[in-house]
Amino acid sequence: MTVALVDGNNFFVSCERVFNPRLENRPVVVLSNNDGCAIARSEEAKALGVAMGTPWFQMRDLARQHGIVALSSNYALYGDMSDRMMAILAGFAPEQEVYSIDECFLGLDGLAGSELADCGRRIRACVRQWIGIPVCVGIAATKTLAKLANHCAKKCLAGSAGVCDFTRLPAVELDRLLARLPVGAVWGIGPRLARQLGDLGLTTAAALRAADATVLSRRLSVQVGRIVCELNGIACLALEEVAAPQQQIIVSRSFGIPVQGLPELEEAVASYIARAAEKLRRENLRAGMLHVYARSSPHRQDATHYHGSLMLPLATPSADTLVLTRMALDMLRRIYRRGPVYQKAGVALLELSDAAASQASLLPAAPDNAALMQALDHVNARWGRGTLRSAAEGVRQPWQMKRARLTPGYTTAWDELLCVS
DNA sequence: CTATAACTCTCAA
DNA sequence: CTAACGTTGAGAGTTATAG
Repeated sequence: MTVALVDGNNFFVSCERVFNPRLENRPVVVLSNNDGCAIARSEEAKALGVAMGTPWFQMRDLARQHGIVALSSNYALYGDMSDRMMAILAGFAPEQEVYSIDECFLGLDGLAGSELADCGRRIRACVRQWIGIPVCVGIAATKTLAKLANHCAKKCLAGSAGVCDFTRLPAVELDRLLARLPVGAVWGIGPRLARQLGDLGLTTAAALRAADATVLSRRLSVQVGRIVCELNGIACLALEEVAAPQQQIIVSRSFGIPVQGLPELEEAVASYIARAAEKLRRENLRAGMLHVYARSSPHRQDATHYHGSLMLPLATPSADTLVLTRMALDMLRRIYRRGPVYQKAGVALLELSDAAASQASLLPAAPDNAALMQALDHVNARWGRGTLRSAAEGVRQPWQMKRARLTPGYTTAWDELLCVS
């Protein structure tokens, strides 16, 4: 197997820069939902010491001092730019696995020798020219090694100019390179495993590669054993061209203001259900289980912290927003307590089944309002999400998340384009 | 005892 | 003036429970 990992550089920031060139060469961060913390940073922002996940209020002084531009996340924009990028990348290989919003694996089995790095350079140039997004390319014999190669390309290690090909690297060179990478830089090694491996004296990627896969399988987990094999060029992870069927649909948000009352929570939960059910119908699925929760902020560690949660099966699987809403609101009323300051609520749809291949019920058929749901989805697709909604979702929605620094929907909304100066 | 369900922990982007 | 810290999804491993 020969595989490339293509990954957008500081993807969200790069998307913003495409439409606002004044952001070039400046420190820029994109904030998480609710303008909470930094989830993407330009190189300039990283150089100022802004760590991934830094809460916005904690870096405000630094931002003032250095003119850091902070933007609310604009997922409509990033999703659309991602679609364009993935379509371009699909043209470079017969097989593509879209792994996340900003990266994909490409199967390059037909190519060999210098063709691989050449292909990587063409990919980079093409994506940059066609949609303005800078990407880095890592090429290797397994997905885990390709991730590491990409990491090296991003860090400009081994003389890579945005493209790093491990397949032509002599074994000694590769070892020297991996010896400089901490074990936590390996795909699948998180903070906990890094600590456990460190206890065993394995602190670098090179050390992990040289370790005994069988022993680590037993001592730690089968995952680690697989990673060791992958680091040695033995592919354990296949390229997954078709995504496995979804197992759960989650919609959750932090509130823009502190919430104490049941009415606000009800509006929020009804809105999240509407969104989740919309996703459910788009995938032609139905939910057999419903999970609802509401909680206060875990960051304030006083005794008043509360997390209410309830998970219940549906009598019959459903994709009906109204059925799911009624049930979710019933569940919410059961977990609601007066007193706590709620900071977040969420819903999850579980036990998803194919709506087409449904199990017949012995019980009387539940109403599923299929025609109504279809009309609802049509109206909202044409006129925008939330145009047609249940009264339970509320009108003013004061609890909505903060997005004070949101940029226009440059690629998805004509009327917002008119605002661009 | 085994098989499965339920739950927790970890990881990723 | 003060307080303010994301979301979604998957998989593995452990514990509880049923038969």
